[in-house]
Amino acid sequence: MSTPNLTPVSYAILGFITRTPHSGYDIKQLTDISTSFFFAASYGQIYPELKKLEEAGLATSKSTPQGKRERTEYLATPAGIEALQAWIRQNSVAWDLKDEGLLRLFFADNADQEDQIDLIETILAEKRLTLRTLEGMKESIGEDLLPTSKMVLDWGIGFASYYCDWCENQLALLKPPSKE
Amino acid sequence: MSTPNLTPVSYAILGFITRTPHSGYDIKQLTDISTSFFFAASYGQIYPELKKLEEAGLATSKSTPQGKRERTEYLATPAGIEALQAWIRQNSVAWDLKDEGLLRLFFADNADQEDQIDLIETILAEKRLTLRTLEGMKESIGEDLLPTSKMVLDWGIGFASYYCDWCENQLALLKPPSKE
DNA sequence: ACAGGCATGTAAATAGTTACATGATTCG
DNA sequence: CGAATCATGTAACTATTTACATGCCTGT
Repeated sequence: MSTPNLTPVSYAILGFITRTPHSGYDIKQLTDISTSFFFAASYGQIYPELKKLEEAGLATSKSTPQGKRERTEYLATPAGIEALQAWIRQNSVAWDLKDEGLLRLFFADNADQEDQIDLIETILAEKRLTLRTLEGMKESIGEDLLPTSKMVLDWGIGFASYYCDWCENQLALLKPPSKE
Repeated sequence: MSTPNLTPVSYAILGFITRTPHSGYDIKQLTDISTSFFFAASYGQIYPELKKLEEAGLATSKSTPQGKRERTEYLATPAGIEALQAWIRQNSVAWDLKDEGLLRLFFADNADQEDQIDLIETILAEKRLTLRTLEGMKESIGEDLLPTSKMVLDWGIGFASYYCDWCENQLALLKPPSKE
């Protein structure tokens, strides 16, 4: 029951199990379809973390097998919800972006202009995909999301739109203006 | 001389030593003031990586002590530059964002509206700082940057602006409209 | 029958941060 | 003189991914 060091992963899990019990598998799917564009988690983090949360008294587990297929659902305890709320009130906003596309572009003067254009087009294609995915999410699960979760999804849509527009602008600058 | 697995860190270092020789210390400063908002590197990565690049024949080192203070400068070899160019032509655009502020907000329906407003204000303050820092960078080193590097800096400024605007819009929605 | 999805879990590898040790030089 | 900065490096720790092993259930 001693409180271990809680990481962002811990809180993400707690966040998903405050209202509805979920299995480790569920939580992985939930992160994949809702937070993965700004916060991802893998099975290798989730399963050990769930056990840690239970040991710390922040979650309780319940075995709910489907026939012979095992399944363990976790739900946040009142202590877990308090820990989540305390974390939300903290004002650290740790932020870390690793964008290999931008890194390539940063050094792309070492390549031909054609390669620069290809690179930006690749980035653009990728971001258009992200944009479509997020817009799809909004249509499919948007109405079920809590208001602040919906806000964050809109942040993602706005971000992806900005990124696409930016790529298009850079391409327009790099490509010779075509004849009328 | 056998080619080891090169990581984004390897290429970032190569990128900084294509034209001008730099020490490990230099490279750390360079990443801090230019790529850190989308790609960071620590001494613990840089120093071992420089040795790896030299062993692979992608960089050469030269001892340039300042009096008794040691200093080793590295410069990319032609093979190193080729490796960098080949990497730029690759079209993988690995992307990873960890934004603890957005994660908090995603689950912030578990907290009071006042806490939600505080959170967004904290995020906004942080992003305004980023925006000022990047704008400062543009003024100070902007003209020295290669064209594609400058593009990326502009991406950062546009991104931070979008993020600030978005925060302001969410605050306007959350805060009760004040009387005329 | 078989593919795909549900479900749990871990081992090994890779990545990355942090903190420390050490010492020189420069500037006020 | 003292603080800040230049400079190199590593050990320990923390974080994270990847790949694998295992097996059940559902729909075609």
